[in-house]
Amino acid sequence: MARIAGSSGPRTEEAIRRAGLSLIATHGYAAMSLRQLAAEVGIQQGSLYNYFRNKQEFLFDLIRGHMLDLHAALDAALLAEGSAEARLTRFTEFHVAYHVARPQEVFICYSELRSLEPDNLAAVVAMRRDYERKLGDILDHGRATGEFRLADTRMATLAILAMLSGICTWYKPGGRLSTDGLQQIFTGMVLALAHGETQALAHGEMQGEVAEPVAVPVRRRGPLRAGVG
Amino acid sequence: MARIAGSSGPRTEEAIRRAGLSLIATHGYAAMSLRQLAAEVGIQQGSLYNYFRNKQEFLFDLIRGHMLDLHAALDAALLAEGSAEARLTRFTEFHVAYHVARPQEVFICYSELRSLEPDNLAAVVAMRRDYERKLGDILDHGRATGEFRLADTRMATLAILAMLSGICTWYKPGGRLSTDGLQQIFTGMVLALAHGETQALAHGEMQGEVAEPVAVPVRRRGPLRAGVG
DNA sequence: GTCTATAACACGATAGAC
DNA sequence: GTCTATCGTGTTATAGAC
Repeated sequence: MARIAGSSGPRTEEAIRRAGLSLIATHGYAAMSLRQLAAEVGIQQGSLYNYFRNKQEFLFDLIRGHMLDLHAALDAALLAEGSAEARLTRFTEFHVAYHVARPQEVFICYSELRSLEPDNLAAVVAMRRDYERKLGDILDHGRATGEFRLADTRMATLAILAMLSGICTWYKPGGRLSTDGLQQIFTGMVLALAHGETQALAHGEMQGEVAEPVAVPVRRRGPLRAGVG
Repeated sequence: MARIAGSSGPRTEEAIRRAGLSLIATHGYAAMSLRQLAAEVGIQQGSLYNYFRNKQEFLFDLIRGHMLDLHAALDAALLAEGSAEARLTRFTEFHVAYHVARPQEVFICYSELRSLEPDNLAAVVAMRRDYERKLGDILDHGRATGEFRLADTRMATLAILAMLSGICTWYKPGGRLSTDGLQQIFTGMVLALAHGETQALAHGEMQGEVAEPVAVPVRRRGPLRAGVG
C-alpha cells in the first residue's frame, strides 16, 4: 500500500507476490487487473514488468512455487515407515497445518488451474497427481494390510483431499479452533472414514432403511427474469 | 452454436442459459465475454440484453435459480422421520445424485460467489446457510441420540459438504462409476465418518503412534523468475 | 427479438526518460 | 528500478433501424 520512494528490488518483489496472492484469492486471476495489483504495491503499472514478462507468467510462478514448497514440505513430514494409520494421521496433520498456514496459496492452486495456459497447466497437473498419489499409496497399503476397509481407494483419495482442502475456503486465523484443534478433529474424521464400513455393516444394513431411491432433480420453469418474453 | 433465422424467445433464452453455464464453469465468470456467449448461442452480442440487464444480473439469475431448485429438490428428498443414519444416507444420496446430474451449476455456485456483488452475495449466502443447516441438524440429532460420535458437528458439516461437492470438480458423465455406484461409495464414507471415533479409539490411541507434531512449512527462497534482481 | 454500429472505458503490454 | 505516456485491442452497454 505505502509508497516507498526509489524503493528496491527484493522488497518490491515480495510485496508484489503477497498482493497478488491476496487479490487473486479474493477476486480471481481474470478479475485482477495489473493496475489494481500495482496500486496495492504502491508502484506504477508499467513497473510490474520488471518482475514478470506477462500476467500469465506471474500466475504460473505463484502456483508452481507453491507446489514446489508443498512437495518439499510433505516429503519432510511424511513417515517412510510405520502403520498405514500412523502415516495417514501424519499426512492429515501435515495437510491441515499447511492449509491453515497458507490458505490463499492453497486456494489459488485449486481454483485457478483453469486460468493456466495449456503448457503451464500440464506442468502443474503433473505435480498435483504426484501429491494425490502419495495419499493414494497410503490408502492402498492400508487396505492391503487390512487396516483400512475402503470400497474404493481412488474415491477415498479424492474425498479426503476435497474434505481437507475445503478448509481453506472457510478458515480464518483467530477463529474458534486452534491449528491443533483442527488437526485433531480432521484426523479423527479421516481415520474414521478410512477404517470404513466395518461400523456401517455392524449397525445392520443401512441401505435397507431407505425406502425408495432418491430421484434426480427435475428441470426448472420460468424466465431468467420477470418481464421477458 | 447453430444460427436460427428470426428465432424465438424461450428457445434463445434456454440456449443462453446453457451456454452461460458451460462457459462460466469452464473459464470463469470474469473470463467469459459476452461476445463469446453470444457466439456460442448464435446471436449478436447486443441481443443478449433482451434477456438480462447486465452481466452481473445474468450470473445472479443462474446462481439464484439453481439454489431455489436445489432447496426444492432437497426438501422433496429428505425424510422427516427416521433414524439419523437413514436421514444422513438420504441426504448423501440426494447430494451425490444432484451433483452428478448438474455438475456445472453446482460448481458455479461454489466457485463464483466471489463474482457476486454484495447484495446478491448476501442473498445467496443466506440460502447456502439454510442448506448447510439441514445437514447440520441431522448430525446434531444423530449425536444427541448417540447414533453418531462426532467431535464437532460444525466441522463435520463442512467436511461432508466439501467432500461431496468435490465430486463436481472431477466427475465426468460416462466414467468408470454409475450414479448408483457413486452414491453407494460416498454413502459408505459419509456414514463411516459420522459413526466416528469409536473405531479410532478401539484400535488403540492413534496419536501416540506419531512421534513429533508436524511442523509448519517454512518460507521460500529466490526470485519469482530467473534473471531478475 | 434481432440486427448493425458505436459510445465510453479498461485492459495488457511497450517505449523511453531519469 | 521506477516513472510517464501511449499504443492497440477488447470490454460492457446503449441507440436505433428492421
